[in-house]
Amino acid sequence: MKEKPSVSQLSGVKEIARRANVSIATVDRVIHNRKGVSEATKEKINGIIKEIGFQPNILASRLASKKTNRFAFLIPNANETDYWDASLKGIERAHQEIKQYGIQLDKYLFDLNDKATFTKNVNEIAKGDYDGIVMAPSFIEEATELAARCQSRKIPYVFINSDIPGKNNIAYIGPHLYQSGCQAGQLVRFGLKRGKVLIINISREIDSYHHLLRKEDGFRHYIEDSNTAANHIAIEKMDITNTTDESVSVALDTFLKNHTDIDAFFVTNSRVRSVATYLRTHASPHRILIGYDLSGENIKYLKDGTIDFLIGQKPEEQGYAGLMALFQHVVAGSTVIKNQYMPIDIITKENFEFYKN
Amino acid sequence: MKEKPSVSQLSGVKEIARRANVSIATVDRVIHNRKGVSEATKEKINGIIKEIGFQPNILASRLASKKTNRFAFLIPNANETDYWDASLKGIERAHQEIKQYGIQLDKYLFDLNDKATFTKNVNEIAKGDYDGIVMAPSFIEEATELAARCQSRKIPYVFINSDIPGKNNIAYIGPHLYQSGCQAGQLVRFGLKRGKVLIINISREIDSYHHLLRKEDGFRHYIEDSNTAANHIAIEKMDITNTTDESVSVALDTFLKNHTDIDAFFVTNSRVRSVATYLRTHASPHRILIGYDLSGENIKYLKDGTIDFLIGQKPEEQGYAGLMALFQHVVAGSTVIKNQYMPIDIITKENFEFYKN
DNA sequence: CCGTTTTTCGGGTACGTACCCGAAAAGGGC
DNA sequence: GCCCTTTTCGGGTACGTACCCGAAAAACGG
Repeated sequence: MKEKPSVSQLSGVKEIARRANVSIATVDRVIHNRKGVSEATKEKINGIIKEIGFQPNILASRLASKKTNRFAFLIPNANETDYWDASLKGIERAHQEIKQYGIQLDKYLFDLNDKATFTKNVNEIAKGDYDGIVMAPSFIEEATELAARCQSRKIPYVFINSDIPGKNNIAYIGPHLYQSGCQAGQLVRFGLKRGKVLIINISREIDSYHHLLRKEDGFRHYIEDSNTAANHIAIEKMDITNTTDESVSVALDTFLKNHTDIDAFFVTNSRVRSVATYLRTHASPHRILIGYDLSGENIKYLKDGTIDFLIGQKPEEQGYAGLMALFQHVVAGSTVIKNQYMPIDIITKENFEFYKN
Repeated sequence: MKEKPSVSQLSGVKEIARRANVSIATVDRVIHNRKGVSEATKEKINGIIKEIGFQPNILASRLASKKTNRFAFLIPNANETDYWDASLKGIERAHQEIKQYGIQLDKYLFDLNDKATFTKNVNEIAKGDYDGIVMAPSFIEEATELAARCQSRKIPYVFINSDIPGKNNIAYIGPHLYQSGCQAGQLVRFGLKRGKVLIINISREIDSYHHLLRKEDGFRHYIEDSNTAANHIAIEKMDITNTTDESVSVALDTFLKNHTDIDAFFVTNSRVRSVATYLRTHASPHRILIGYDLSGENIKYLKDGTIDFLIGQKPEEQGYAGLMALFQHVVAGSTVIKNQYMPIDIITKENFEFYKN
């Protein structure tokens, strides 16, 4: 460690003021384009700023301004899967890093099985006078309304985990659903030359725009496109709207009695564990099973070989990146990438322990 | 945005000074355990610090101290593959984030095919009086020597990409080589029920401790452990120490004439492109090909189906994490996790475009 | 007890930026 | 020209921490 050389004077408002023959205060006015500066001096100062490539010292800036920003987070609670728990951890990690800059953070959690809790939180947030919002728009209509409110109040907002196209969100951070389905298709194709695969959607509400269906699309198209006369894979599908283990078990049992020739299963979300539970207890020859997310249960079945592949969607990273995108936009004022697709991670028994959500 | 409430006085040196009935300067002495404070007041102040959970404001701290830290980076140049180019990008991204804190960074690049360039850089670095070093210890002996020098001068250092066990590095950031080989084994096993697989090491120097061999070990053990009478995979291997495309081609050609029954190839590093080039031009029925790293060429062959899987090692992330580990240790003074294994990423035609190095 | 050294401490200024307040300059109406 | 409003600007202080310098207090030696 050594003393910082006086090089620091080469940038900074002081230097700009010196070169422009004005005071620091005037330079400051130009930087924050506040009024009270003549056109002439403004131009001169802006010229110098560009010339020396002035970048304000965020440390000093934040320190002096004493500004506080309040952000809100709206995501599902971690009731049934630990997917959203990971997301929360990412949020908290990000908050830890930026709270020095005067960032306050309020978290609002809703129940995925209860729209009303979402609406209630939306109203709470509307009262809160926030400088930015990160949300998982699980309920499309309700989320759209919140987005509209933000829009009219000029509050920036970020979507994570699933997207609503055509909105004015400053960023979407989450998986590319269609491509993610393709990936699952490739894995099935690699392990199964010909045969039959069953797509399973397990979710309380499966309306026509549900994001699970976008994964199904990707999967379906991949398999169909890669089918040849010699190597042909047929596709079956089923939707299960009752999400308990038992009803999944019953539904599967019924289905498999009529379709004894299923070689592979693709479950479009983290509920793959329910399918694994069934397959494990109904010991049959091993069939390929692919699903989503690294919950504790899923990992258990990955370990014992019931599940072959899990596709990871980086919930922790999503939470982190969501808050950071807001921070970049609001505090640093820099432009953020609008669509930040998470990597489509392929997780197996062999690599899961090195996986970072 | 609103004014920060005066809550800020509840923490901070000023508050501590008030509670302890001493001056700010005295509190400061205790915090930096400088001498000149009586045992009694020191204890009192330390008590208050713990009580209110004082955390210094890094912004103000760095701003006031004008401390500069100089770090050095020692990694291979990006001559033949863009693997190390990605690493460099990660380093620069990290530097961008922390240079506000007064971090200077010097980069030293060596030639993987020329030990002398490594040694030369080591000597340069030794002269440089750095506060921390991040290095890729590609040449074990020479790196060990540098580590020893750092040790005696109490300069913290971090290994990235490959490890030398038993050293006093503050962190290792890179792949778990053995497990990474296992992963490749799992993929081969998934796509190939029985047959023969060829392991290929391509590197100028392959001494007995070379990290490529640790991948080979993992691969070998996975295949052997999962072999059954019904589903048996045999293993062949070859080392190629002349790394040009032509010599790889020649070596392969010779080998495959004597072994016509190879169903799959596992190349232990990014040179997989050389093998892909050969396989593509010598059109035979598709054989499974697995290798490492997302260089432009490798991606090309992934796209056209010559390569089935690439295993990613996150070079960009390694660079980023390497510098950050040093920063955490030196500036923030926090403890860093010693072994930070990178995820073992499985990359295919379907997910490569969302992959982040 | 006094002079001297050593220990212990507080005042004050600095870091780079933000922003208040009041002064100087410029413009405008008579 | 004078007075008044508006525009344009500079001085100065603050943010929370670091650290210099000198003063007060304690310890010591005789």
